[in-house]
Amino acid sequence: MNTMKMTPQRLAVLQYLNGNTQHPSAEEIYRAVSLQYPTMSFATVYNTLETLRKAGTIQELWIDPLRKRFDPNPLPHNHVICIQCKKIVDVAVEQIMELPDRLSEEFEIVNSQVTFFGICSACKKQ
Amino acid sequence: MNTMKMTPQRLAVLQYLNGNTQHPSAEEIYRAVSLQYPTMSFATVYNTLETLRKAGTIQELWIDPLRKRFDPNPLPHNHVICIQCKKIVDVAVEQIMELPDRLSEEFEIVNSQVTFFGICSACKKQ
DNA sequence: CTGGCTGCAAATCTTTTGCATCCTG
DNA sequence: CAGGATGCAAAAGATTTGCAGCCAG
Repeated sequence: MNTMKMTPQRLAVLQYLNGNTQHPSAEEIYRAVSLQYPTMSFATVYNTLETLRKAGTIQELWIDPLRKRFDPNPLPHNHVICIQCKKIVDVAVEQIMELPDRLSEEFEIVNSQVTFFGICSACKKQ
Repeated sequence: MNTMKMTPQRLAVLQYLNGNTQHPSAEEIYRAVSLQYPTMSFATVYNTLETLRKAGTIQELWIDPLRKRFDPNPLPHNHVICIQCKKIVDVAVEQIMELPDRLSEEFEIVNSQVTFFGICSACKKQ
């Protein structure tokens, strides 16, 4: 985990993300942080998210087909996503997954995660 | 699994995908099929892929952050992706994953998959 | 002063959409 | 003839990039 210069914009992004369980997209983060920093630009949001990711502070999720989502928890953990409304919820890791031998020769694994696809109760009602 | 009208374009997409282990993107599929059908349009590729997905013939993967990828194997299975070159390789399912009780009340799971993130041997050499 | 950060606008890339035309049954 | 499929172009969305100006050490 590297150090990084702490600017007001970066702090604002961090604070918005911190403890946030919604797995927001860049656009949602931009909208929220804009309230405090009306001059905040999209480029800065993307730059900041990339910097935070490289620093190991946050995690980028590629689970939603429409956009990247961001998770303040950088530790490996699992997710369940509603295939209708794209709501994402954290799932605790219950077992470590391993590659079959044949593939573990070809790939050096740095992380793994389980994704559950389902329908949330709110969407099921409709 | 529904029936669908079999047009030459759809057949060409299906044949390109069939047995293909590369998990190609829409653009790669378009380029390949264009060789046979020079008038084939992007819209038709996307329409066809969506039709095939709805018919349960293929699977859409949301693993590569840059683009959707398509898998001719519609059955649940796992993947390993190289975080550098984005190469994707199939991984056999070795155990069925389940949601913790608390969440299984909120979500009705339709599928789950494990994604391994790693570096492939080709990228490791560099 | 210098390097990094920001803000803005434009560019890029993927995917979707509207619409006219074309086939096929 | 009707409905679905195709091709084309434009639109829409997400993300990246170039660049000028700013700020802090």
